[in-house]
Amino acid sequence: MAKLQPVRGTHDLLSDDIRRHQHIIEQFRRIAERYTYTQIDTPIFEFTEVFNRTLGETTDVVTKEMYTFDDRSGDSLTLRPEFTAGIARAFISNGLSQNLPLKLYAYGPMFRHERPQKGRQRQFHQLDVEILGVAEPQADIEVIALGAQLLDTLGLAGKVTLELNTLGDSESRIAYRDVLVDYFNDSRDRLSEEAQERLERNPLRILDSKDKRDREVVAGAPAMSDYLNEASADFFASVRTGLDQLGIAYQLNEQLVRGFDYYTHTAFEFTTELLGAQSAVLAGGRYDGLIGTMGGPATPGIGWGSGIERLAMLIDEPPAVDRPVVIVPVGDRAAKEGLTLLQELRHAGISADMGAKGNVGKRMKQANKANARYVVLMGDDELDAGVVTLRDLDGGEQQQVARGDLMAALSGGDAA
RNA sequence: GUGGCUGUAGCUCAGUUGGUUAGAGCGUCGGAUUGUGAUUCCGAAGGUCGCGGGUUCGACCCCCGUCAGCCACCCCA
Repeated sequence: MAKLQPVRGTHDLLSDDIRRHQHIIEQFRRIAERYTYTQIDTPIFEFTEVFNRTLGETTDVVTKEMYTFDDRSGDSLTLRPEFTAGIARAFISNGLSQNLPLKLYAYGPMFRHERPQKGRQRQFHQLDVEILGVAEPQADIEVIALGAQLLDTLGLAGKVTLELNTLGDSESRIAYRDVLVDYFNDSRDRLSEEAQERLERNPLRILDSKDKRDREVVAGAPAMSDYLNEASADFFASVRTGLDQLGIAYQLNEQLVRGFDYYTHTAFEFTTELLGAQSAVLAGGRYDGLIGTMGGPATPGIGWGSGIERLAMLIDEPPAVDRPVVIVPVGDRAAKEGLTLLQELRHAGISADMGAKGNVGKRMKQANKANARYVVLMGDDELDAGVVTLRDLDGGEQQQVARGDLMAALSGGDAA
């Protein structure tokens, strides 16, 4: 390590980047609150058990991507690679089953030890939404509608496509799985090595393989939709009807499979073509069995996660920030008075600053660099006359304003 | 974990077949201008050429290793 550099796959968030992130989080919070979700925050690390039991022992995230370490007490801990397992754990730990249904939102950093690439880092940030305790398709519809509105608000409506599928309930899934395994076994030698391995552990994942050989075999595979039992088929039909009713467009994708084992029924992904190989921008699904398998009371759940970095890359321009008023004092008397004025402006809700040193020329330069809209110039002349000089940096014109009228001039219409 | 491409100033990049003291633009700082910015002019600072080793009289340049970035595979948000 020659220079002091950040850990691989981590990133400092500076100026434009952090503003994009904050903007996304603000919009997310606003919309989630409007849908009457309440915020939850869980620790960024959990006992390793929480993740490797729930995500599926054989998923790649668990087997090779988790930041797992023993702490000083000898407990095996893991930096969270996703939100849902931690929230489910919190649900059980806090006995939240007394308060169903629960509608929760959260955001924060996630950690996965992957090879960095476009739209993928080792520490990244996610938005997350969960509904616990609603078995009806209305929850699926709502959660997707929330995601759609968020993407729309961020200006991404034309850049993403909603893909939708159902994995059915566990009965349907097992039935389908058996048929699928039989089918793949018949064509085993035509599958890629990875797919052949997956056949043992997680055959559904073969459906979304990108390997050309696999794709050919998958093209002739039996379809999930033919193996749904009546309840699962009805459930999915209700979800679709609801989305249609709300005018939310989607594409059915029978090859859409979720990465973690806990998913059932509805699976969805908002995808984009603009981020290279990382197409999923907001993705989730239903996980009715999760909390039960973790040892909690059987509780249905559905939710999604969305990568803030990926959203940030799709946003055109970071939102504008308030342009400050900059005070430029001339002389010690004015500098002292400027301190008071600065406080008045800030207390009045106006973004304001005053440099600590430099002559007028330098201070003007700094004001310009700070993207100030107005400069308040004050020296002995102004102090004696009880006025300030207000200069508009865009137009270049300036005027004398009575000190008592300054606040009104800046916050009111005539100056701004 | 695998593969491809790339590492030269704060940023974007030049740098001849291996040959003195590594350059430019932007940015930064200072001055022209101690009460007026963004335009203009003058000047300055800023580099272990990612790091380590090797070849050579001599390496930014060639070779090996390593670290990092980007992209793809895998996987996923």
